This record gives sequence, C-alpha cells and structure tokens, in this order.
Amino acid sequence: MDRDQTVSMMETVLDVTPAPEGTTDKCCGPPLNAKAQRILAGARSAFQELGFEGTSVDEIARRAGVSKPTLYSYFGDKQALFAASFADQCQGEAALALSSVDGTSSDCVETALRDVARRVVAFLVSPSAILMFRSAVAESGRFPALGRTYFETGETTKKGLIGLFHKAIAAGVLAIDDVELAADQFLVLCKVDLVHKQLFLQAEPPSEADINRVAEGAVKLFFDGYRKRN
Amino acid sequence: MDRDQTVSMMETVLDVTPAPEGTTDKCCGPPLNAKAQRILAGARSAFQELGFEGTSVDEIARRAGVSKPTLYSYFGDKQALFAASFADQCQGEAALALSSVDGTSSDCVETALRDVARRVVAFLVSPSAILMFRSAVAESGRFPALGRTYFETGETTKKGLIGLFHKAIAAGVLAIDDVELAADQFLVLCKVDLVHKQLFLQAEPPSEADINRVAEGAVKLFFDGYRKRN
DNA sequence: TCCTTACTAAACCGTTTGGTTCAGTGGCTT
DNA sequence: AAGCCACTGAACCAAACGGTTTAGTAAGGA
Repeated sequence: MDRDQTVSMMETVLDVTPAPEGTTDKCCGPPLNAKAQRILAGARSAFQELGFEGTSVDEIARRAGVSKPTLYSYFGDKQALFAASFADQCQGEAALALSSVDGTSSDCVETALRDVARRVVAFLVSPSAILMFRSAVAESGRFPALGRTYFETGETTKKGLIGLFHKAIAAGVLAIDDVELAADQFLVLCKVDLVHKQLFLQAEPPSEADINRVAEGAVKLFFDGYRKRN
Repeated sequence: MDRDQTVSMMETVLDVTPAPEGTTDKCCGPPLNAKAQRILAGARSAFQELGFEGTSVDEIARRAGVSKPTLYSYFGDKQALFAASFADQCQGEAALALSSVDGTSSDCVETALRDVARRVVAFLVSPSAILMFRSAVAESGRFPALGRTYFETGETTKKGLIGLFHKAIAAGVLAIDDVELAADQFLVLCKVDLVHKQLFLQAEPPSEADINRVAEGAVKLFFDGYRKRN
C-alpha cells in the first residue's frame, strides 16, 4: 500500500560487503568474496556480449549461477552492477597493460623498444582488450564515468612508456621534445591494422608474424623519427 | 533461447522504394523520397545517441515526425531500419573521408602530405565521424555486416592515400616497401590523442592548434621514416 | 460525386524488462 | 534443539518493448 518510499533505496553503496563476516568457506577463505566475484564475472561476460541495454538481469543471474535477489543484495541495481563490473575489468586489464611496458629487458634502447612494442601489440589485440575497448566505446557515450575510467587506465600505461623515454633521452639515445605526443604516437602505431581488423571484421586472433610486422614497423618508424642524430 | 536468428536479417532489402509510383510531390519531386529520408535521419540520431537496444521504435517515429505504421511501411522492422540508417550514414561519411585525401593541392610532397594530414585529422575528430565510429564499434559485435560495411569505408580512404604514396614514390621523394603498412601508420598517426579524448572524455571539439599539432607530428614522423634518403 | 492513396493518432497484443516479495532450505553456531 | 544466516526458485508487479490493427483524414483524379 504505502508504495512510494522507493526514494531512499536508490543510493546503493557500491561497497560490496553484505557478505558473511565469517565467510562460509571451508578453510581460510581463499576467494574473499566468491559470490560477488561470480556475479561480476557473469555480468562482465553478458555485458560484453550483449551490451548494457541488451543484457537482462536474469541473464546475468543465469550466467553467474546465482539467484536474482542475491544479485540485487550485492549490487543495488543494474547500473551499479554495470559500473562495478567495468571497474573490476579495468583494474584487471590495467595491470596487464602496464606489465607490457615496464619489463625493460635489454640495455639497447632499440631492442628494448622492440620488445615493448611486441608486448603492447600482443596486448592490444588480445580478445579481452578488444572486448573491453568495445564496451568502453559503446557505453561511454551514455555513461561518462565509464569513459573516464577507461581513459585513465590508458594514461597509466602511457606514463610507463614516458618513463622509458626519459631514460633513453637521459642516455642520449633518443631526442624527443614532446614526450606526450611521442608516447601517443608509439601507442597508436602499435594499433595499426590488427586492432581495426579485430574490431570490425571478426578476424581470428593475429599470428605472431602479424604482430611482429606491426611491432617492427612501429619501432622502425618511431626510432627513425626520434633517434638522436649525430 | 532463440536469441540468435539475427544472421539472415541484415541483408534486408535496403532498397527504399515502397514509395508511391507517382510521387505526391508538387512538381518534379525534388526530394525523391522525403519521408524515407526523414525516417533515416531520425533513426540515425536516435541510434547514435541510445544504441540499438536502447532505442525504441516509438522514439524514432517521434524524432522523424512520422507515425509508427508509416515507418514500418518503409522499413520492415527495427533491424532493417538500423541497417539502412547505418549504410546511409556510411555512404555520406565515406565521401567526406575520401575528399580528405584526394585534393592534392601542392606539388611539394611534404606540403601536400601536411595538407592531407590536417584534413584527415579534422575529419576524424568531427562529431559525425566520432559518432559513427562509436556506432560501428558498439554494434558490429552483434551485427557483423555493419562492421564490414564500416571497414570497407575505411579501406577506400586508405586506397586513396596509397595512390598518393605511389605518386610520391614514382617522383623519387618517398621510399616505401610496404605501402599498406605505411598507409595504416599514417592514418593511425592522425588519430593520436584527439580521437581518444573525444571518445572517452567528452571533450569539446579540439582547436585548430590541437589539430595542427597532431597533423604536424604525424607528418614529421612519417616523412622522417619514409623519405627517400640521399 | 466517389474511389484511391498516403498518412496519422491511438489503442491494442503478447512478451520482456528491472526490480520486489515470499516461502522455504541447508549449514552454521550456541 | 533452536535460532540465525546467506541463499534459492518462483511468482509477481508496473512499465516498456516491437509490432499490428483500427478508425479516420486530407488530397487528387475520374
């Protein structure tokens, strides 16, 4: 009867902790919040495949193997679940992306760069990165916060790359006046062709030869332009 | 359950001619099919803003200023309307994109290239290009035909660019062994930074200075790498 | 005058949506 | 034993969906 106290229910916490204090796990509770993780995983897979509007909450519950009320007890509504699932995904991918640029294996700059390029290309064309890019592009128009989250993820990768550049500049190997621009250029050069094909044609994942061709081309162009001359 | 009989739906007629035999236009019929155009325009704006699943047919009818039955008499169902609106959009943008690369104003290759780069960058960051990219990325996962259409649109632009390169190679100004790769590189270099920012942050359209910075950077890097030496 | 043609607003149909409620269950602790 | 707990499945709700039907209108040609 008193139908409309719906208002105060809407600011859900996003704070995923309605979980049991003592987790019901057998022992020392390896997945600190297993149910929430399963829900997030189900949500991610559904949202990636069907988009926000195309995904029903029932479908998510089905994929997560969880009842709908449980789902709603963890995440207040569909939007909150979407935001949480995307943030979770971003966090995972960010670590992966960063690992692509911070493992400077060689002391020869060109070799190190080639190494980085190969890893970056391989990362960018990976199914998970493609799916995530697609989600970000698709939904950030209506959910600006999501776009910002994704953008920041990319920025940290860029910062890592800029760190590399500064080292090479200090060593007198590279000469770059606009490092921001250079980093952006390096990264887009790693996207050449393959990402596009993965995105619009559903090409099968590129071969190592494809990856090498692009990485090689990127490094060559980049190094030709930014190598310190004489 | 029966979620995916989407396949054969996309090659719908696309042929917009359920219009009256003798068009009811006053005279020689200036807009050969004005109603269909209005519907397409309404559909485009709605789909771009809300996505396929997020857009209701009622909303399209409202934007087009047309009744729902009329809409259904022109385009059989929502998917057909979506396909038609996207194809229409692609056609428009393709012409615009191509015009960016085929107006070789100068006989100095570097100047001509700089000119092309500026036009390509300006095109890529234009609101319509951004919106279209977003649509293509968002929906091509579920509607592969759409992805292919968009990809082909990009390919024609690339072909135009490659034509330019061949002329410059013949003139002994550029030295390129893999022109496909070079064209891809040139185009992605024109996307640096600005497109990303436009896509994920809803930045206001970049200034001419921004565009020049990117175009300049692209040409410099490209020309450094592919200029014929000695 | 009457018929046809293109269109409209509005009601309608069956289904699905996001979200809630509820009765009940298995495992824990005390 | 009793109570608590997170959880489930199914039913339920109002709203919105894609799509169709209906009744009616304005214009043109005979």
